[in-house]
Amino acid sequence: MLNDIIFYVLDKTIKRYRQYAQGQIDRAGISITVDQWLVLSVIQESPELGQTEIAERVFKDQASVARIIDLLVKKELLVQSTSRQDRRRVDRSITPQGHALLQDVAPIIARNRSTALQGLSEPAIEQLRQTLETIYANCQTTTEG
Amino acid sequence: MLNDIIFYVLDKTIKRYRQYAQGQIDRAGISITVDQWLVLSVIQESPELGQTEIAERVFKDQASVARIIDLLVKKELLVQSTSRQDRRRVDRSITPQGHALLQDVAPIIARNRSTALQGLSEPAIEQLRQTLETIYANCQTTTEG
DNA sequence: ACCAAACCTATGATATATCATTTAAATAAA
DNA sequence: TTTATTTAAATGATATATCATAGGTTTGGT
Repeated sequence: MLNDIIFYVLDKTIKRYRQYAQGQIDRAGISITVDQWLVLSVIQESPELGQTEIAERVFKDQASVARIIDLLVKKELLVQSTSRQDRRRVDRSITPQGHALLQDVAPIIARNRSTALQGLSEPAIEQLRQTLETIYANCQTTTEG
Repeated sequence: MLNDIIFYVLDKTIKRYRQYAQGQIDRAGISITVDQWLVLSVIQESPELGQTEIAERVFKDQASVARIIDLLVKKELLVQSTSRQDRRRVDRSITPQGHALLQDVAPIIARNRSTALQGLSEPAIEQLRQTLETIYANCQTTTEG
């Protein structure tokens, strides 16, 4: 059975958590995806980062981040302008609406996380983290061909 | 830091494993995605399942499964025909190429899994499974509005 | 037989993932 | 300075995720 394969359990768990988290945001009547929120909050914390650096932080692709940022701009949560110092780069700043949204979403995310971890002790979570990090390290993708 | 949040560790781990697994298939010169392979192998095991049932097994959406099946048909790994008994349904059968591909991919997948789990004891994996199942259960999405 | 409900697949719309490439700009090298 | 390399962002192509819905088909109720 697929459930015997730990990677399917991993897969189904993360999918379920995402659905749950998105559902809680939707239910609050806030129009943003978890991925958009994540990118927006990274920009809030570190507005100086470029797309590639944002992508690294959130484990996404540069192209994905570019498109998510597009949507954030369209939603007027973020404004962009070409950097004066380096015209390849883009200066970003979060709009008042963007800040307001981040504030509205923050408690929902916090609640989601604690709900998802109910019944798990600190050591259990630490154990989870370490096991995942081991798997992560095992799947090192070699740089050479 | 994002790494302090267990859900990001979860996310990055599953993404890394997927990349690794896909890379190993690509490197073997086999032209199929992990998702396509997964759907194909479920059909091999249980050819009588409908799209919705396949979707449940692989934690995907019915629509996603429909499109993956489309691609499998285009790749001539699978053939479909309307069922005589119930004309809403579709009979599926894996082509010889499909069977051959499944055979080629099987050892790669097996190798990927054991590589990813290197250094983890059976109890550690069992612990991982149980922790994930707890999170999964905690994120029960209520059926009512 | 008739209508309503349930069912299965297909598809449109949008968001995200990934790879590869393009464009423009900055920087290093010659 | 001119050229080559590197870097940042944008974009095309394809695959997958998700929601909603459309089109047929079967089934259940009357």
